Amino acid sequence: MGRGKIEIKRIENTTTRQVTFSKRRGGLFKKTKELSVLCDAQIGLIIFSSTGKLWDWCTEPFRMEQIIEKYQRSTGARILERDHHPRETLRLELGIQRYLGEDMGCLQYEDLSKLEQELENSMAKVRNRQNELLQQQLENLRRKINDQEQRAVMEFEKATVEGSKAVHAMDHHFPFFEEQPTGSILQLACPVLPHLQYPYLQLAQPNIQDSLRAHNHNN
Amino acid sequence: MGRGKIEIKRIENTTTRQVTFSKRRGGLFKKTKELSVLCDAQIGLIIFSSTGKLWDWCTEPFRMEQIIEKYQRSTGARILERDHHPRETLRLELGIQRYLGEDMGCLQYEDLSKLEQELENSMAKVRNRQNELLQQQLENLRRKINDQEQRAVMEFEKATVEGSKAVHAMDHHFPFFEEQPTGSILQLACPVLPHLQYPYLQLAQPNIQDSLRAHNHNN
DNA sequence: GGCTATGGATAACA
DNA sequence: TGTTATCCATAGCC
Repeated sequence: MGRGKIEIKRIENTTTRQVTFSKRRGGLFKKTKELSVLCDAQIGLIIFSSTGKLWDWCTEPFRMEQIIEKYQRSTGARILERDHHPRETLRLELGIQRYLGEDMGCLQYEDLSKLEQELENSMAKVRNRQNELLQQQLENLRRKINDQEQRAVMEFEKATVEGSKAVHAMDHHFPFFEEQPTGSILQLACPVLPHLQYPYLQLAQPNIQDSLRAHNHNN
Repeated sequence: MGRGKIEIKRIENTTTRQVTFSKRRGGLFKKTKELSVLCDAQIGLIIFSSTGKLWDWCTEPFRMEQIIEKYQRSTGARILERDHHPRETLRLELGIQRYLGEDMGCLQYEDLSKLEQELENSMAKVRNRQNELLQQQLENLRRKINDQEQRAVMEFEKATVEGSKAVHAMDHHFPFFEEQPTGSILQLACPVLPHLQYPYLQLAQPNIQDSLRAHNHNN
C-alpha cells in the first residue's frame, strides 16, 4: 500500500487517522458497491467514525431498514426498538386521530390550517376517484344499451318484410341517453352524494366567517 | 485488477459470479476490519448473497444488534419487530393513507362515499376548532383593549381637574371593535383561510356533477 | 483535495 | 482452491 506497508493497528496520530479514515472509507464503499453490483448481493454497511459520525450505504433500491429486518429474520436477532411498540402504535393512532379531527387541543392555528388543507386535498382525491368510477359505469352502460339497440334493430329487420321502413320507426324507441343521460346509472349504482345535499361550509359563527371573507377580499 | 479490468455490472456467468463473490467478499471483510482497527471505527457489515445466504461482521467487542440500535438512534430509522408488530403498524399506516386519499384503487364507490363523509366531518371539526381559536383571540384582545381603556380613563381622571367632562370625551377614542370588529385580529394571528378563497367543490366533470345535483333534487 | 510510488487485491486460468 | 499478471487502493507528502 502506498509508500510502504503499514501495520494494522490503531493509528495514534489524530490527523493521520482522520485522513486515512476518509480515504479508506471511500475505498470501502466503492468495493462494497462493486461487490453488490457484480455479484447481485444485498449489502448493508454501517460505519461510525471514532467521533461518532455515521456513514452508511446499502444496496439499492432497498433501504437499510429492510436489510436490517432481513438480518433479524435470518439470525433471529432482537433489536430493541427506539420507542417501543406502544409508543409507536400510539404515534400512528394519533396520526389517524388527526385526520379524524380529534384531539385538536394542542394544535396551533397554523397547524389547523395545514391539516385543513390536507383534508381538502384528500377529499378532492376521493371525489375525483368517485368521478372516475361514475364515468366508467356510464361508459359501460352506454355500450350495453348500444349493443341492445343494435340487436333490436337486427331482430326487427329480420322479423319484418318491409325492412327499411321499420328501422326508421325504431329510431324513436331508444332516445334514452339524450333525454335522461344519467338517471338509470344512478339508480344502478350510486348512493346519494352527500356533499351535494347541503351547503358545504357551515361555520359555527356566520358573522366571523363573513368578516373573514370580507378581509380576504380586501387583501 | 487481475488479468485486466472488468466492467462493474452483474456477472451473468453463475460460476464466475460465485467465485468473484467469494474472493471479493473476503477482500471486503479484510478492508472492513482494517478500517475498523486503523481508524478506531465501529462498523457493521451485512451481506446477503444472491442465493440469500448471510455473511456479516461487526467491530469487536460489539454485537451487530448494538450497531443496529445505535444506527436507529442516529437516523431515527424504524425497524419493524419480527412478529406481531409489523402487521399492526401496517394496518395503522394504511389507515392514515386512507385519510390522505392515497391508494384508492381497491375501494368501491360506497367506500369512497363513506370516506368522503369522514373527511367532511373531520374538516368540519377542524374548522370549528379554528373558529374557537379565533373567538378566544378576539376575546383576549377585547379584554386587553378594555383594560387599556380603563387605565386611560383613570389616568385621564387623575391628570385633569374637571374629571367628569374628560371621561365623556374619551368614549369616542375607543370605538375600535364597533367599526372594524375583526380586522386587527386577522392581522395579528390569522393566515388567509383557503376555503374561503376559491369555490369549494371542483369536480373534474362539471356536467356529471350537474346531472347528479339534478338527480338529487328530483329524489 | 491532488500527486505518486508501492503493496495489495483480484480476473483469468489451471 | 492455487497461481500469477495486472490494475488499483492508498501512505506519505503537498
